[in-house]
Amino acid sequence: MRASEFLLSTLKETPADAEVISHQLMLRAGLIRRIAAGIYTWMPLGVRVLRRVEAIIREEMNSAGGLELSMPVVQPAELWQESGRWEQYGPELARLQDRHQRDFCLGPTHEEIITTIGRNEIKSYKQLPINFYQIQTKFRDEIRPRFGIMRSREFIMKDAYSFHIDQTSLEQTYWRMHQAYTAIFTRLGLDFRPVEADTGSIGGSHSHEFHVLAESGEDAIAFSNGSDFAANVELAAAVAPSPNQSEPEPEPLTPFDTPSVKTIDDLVQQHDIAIEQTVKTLFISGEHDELIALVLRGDHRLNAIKAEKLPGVATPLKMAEEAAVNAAVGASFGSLGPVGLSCRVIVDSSAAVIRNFVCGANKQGAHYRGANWDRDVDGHEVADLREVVAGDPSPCGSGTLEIRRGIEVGHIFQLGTKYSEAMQASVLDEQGKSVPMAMGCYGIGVTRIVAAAIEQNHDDRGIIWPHSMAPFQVALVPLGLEKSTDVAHATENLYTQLTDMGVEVFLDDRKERPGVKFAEMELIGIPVRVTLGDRSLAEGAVEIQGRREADATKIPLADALQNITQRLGVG
RNA sequence: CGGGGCGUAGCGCAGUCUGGUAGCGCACCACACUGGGGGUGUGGUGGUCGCAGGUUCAAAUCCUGCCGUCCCGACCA
Repeated sequence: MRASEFLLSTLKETPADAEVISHQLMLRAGLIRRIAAGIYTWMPLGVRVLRRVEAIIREEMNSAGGLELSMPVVQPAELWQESGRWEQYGPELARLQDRHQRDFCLGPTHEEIITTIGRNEIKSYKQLPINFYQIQTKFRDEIRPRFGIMRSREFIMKDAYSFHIDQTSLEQTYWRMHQAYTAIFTRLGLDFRPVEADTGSIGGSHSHEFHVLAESGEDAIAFSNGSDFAANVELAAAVAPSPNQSEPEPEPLTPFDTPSVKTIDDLVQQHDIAIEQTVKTLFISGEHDELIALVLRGDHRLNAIKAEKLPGVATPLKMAEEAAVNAAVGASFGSLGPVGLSCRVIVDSSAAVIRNFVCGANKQGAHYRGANWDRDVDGHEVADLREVVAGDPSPCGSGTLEIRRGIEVGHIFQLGTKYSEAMQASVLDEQGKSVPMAMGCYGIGVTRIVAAAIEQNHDDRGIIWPHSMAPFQVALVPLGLEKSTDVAHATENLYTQLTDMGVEVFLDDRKERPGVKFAEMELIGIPVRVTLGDRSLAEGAVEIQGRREADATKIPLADALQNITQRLGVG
């Protein structure tokens, strides 16, 4: 590709409304342009990147036995009513009507369609297992699209759905997909981790998310430094410290005045108490809008997902109003504690092993010292409520946890028979009996991968593409092209040779100053740059510089082709 | 949805308080100089100042309504 026949839409200045680095660089490099909130045009340069990502996904899906198909974006309401999701899905599902006032939606995902295909086309266990996939546009009317393409409303997803005669077969395909995903993200050159994830209301024995590690990630992931264990912090089990040290004698329960204590920090600082000896008490709503007290150690955070899963707790989690707490307990935020409560009390397992703890006295401006479970608090329950923190022992039993942030680019899970039962997708088994098929589903955020790759690979000059997703592999930068026949010849020769080998070359034949060309090639992140100028050609050399390298290396013109292909790992 | 910010040329912004000919930088076009890291100069192109209504001799500016867009948003007792 020649620059003179291409459109580079680079910006010198960063658009004001882009916050994260990938969004800024995607706009500056001219990969995308915003059309509406969470809706973008992919410009020619961006599409080249997308297509390369898609090609890798397609290759790995095909070799893992996937069958590519293409399902409609616009989907009839009837199918969604059948699965029950027309009502369940909520406002994220974009709905529309056709000219006959028939209801449709824009597909946010395709379980309904694929299940329809499955039930119509698959009749016998002999046709199973089978795994379909597509790479296609999805629409989700997000409450708040943000970070450019990272959380957009319209996006491209690779979604796959498998059908099975039983759970065993489902698990086989599930792990095959796990392997395929590992192969895909490895080939894309991303630093990623598969992590155990919430199986949600669907159930199933496994679910894994694939996260690209990046500070700007929206998810927190807990890793063990002593094993392969990795889990979304939403899910990671917190291990309570074992109380096997010399147990202190129980002290008497002693109230003391804390008129200016509003927070745990105040308490710790003003009264010289170790934060590990304090507990905090949060009130949430139960299913019948009654108060439930949750007790955590002062330095721990509530994990809302864990709390929500407790029987009897309102979903989604709802914190109690201050007024309601005050009315029921007789004290307000800042002086609350578990002693003497009449409501249900659930204590985090790490808080439940503290002896002689300090807590609010349920009397305004007062706390207790020397509080002890069982003696002072009756009939409390113990559960895992808190978010894990760095340094916690790993729940797998080996090593301690480290917390990193990640961008979720893939998610695989086992659907079981949820959709096949709701939509009567059954086959005859070996006994001639009709059974609902087990299903799995496997997603990859194709557009999000592009943003994630930039988050992970950039410097102050711009994007640094992994070789496998670069829009062009080599930039040829001739200097003084129109004045020097030497430069012109060397450039054309190299361009032809590389192109003939199937290398994607960007020939910057514009009449721009060298600095402009260098800056733009770096901004758009082409992995290998070859500079051809009279200065080096006089010595029979060209200059080759990898995008991550600080300086160019002079290479004899005769060796240039080999040097380039070596760098690219092709030829 | 709640809170806050912002809408003036493709991008970044000033002008709005205090009404009086719509500006600056980048980009773009032409020419000249320059020619190995976003160069310099001269001259240009491009705007119904988000939309609608109102006040006024006069509105980017004041008033009302609407729209768009960006950021934040349980608790951390």
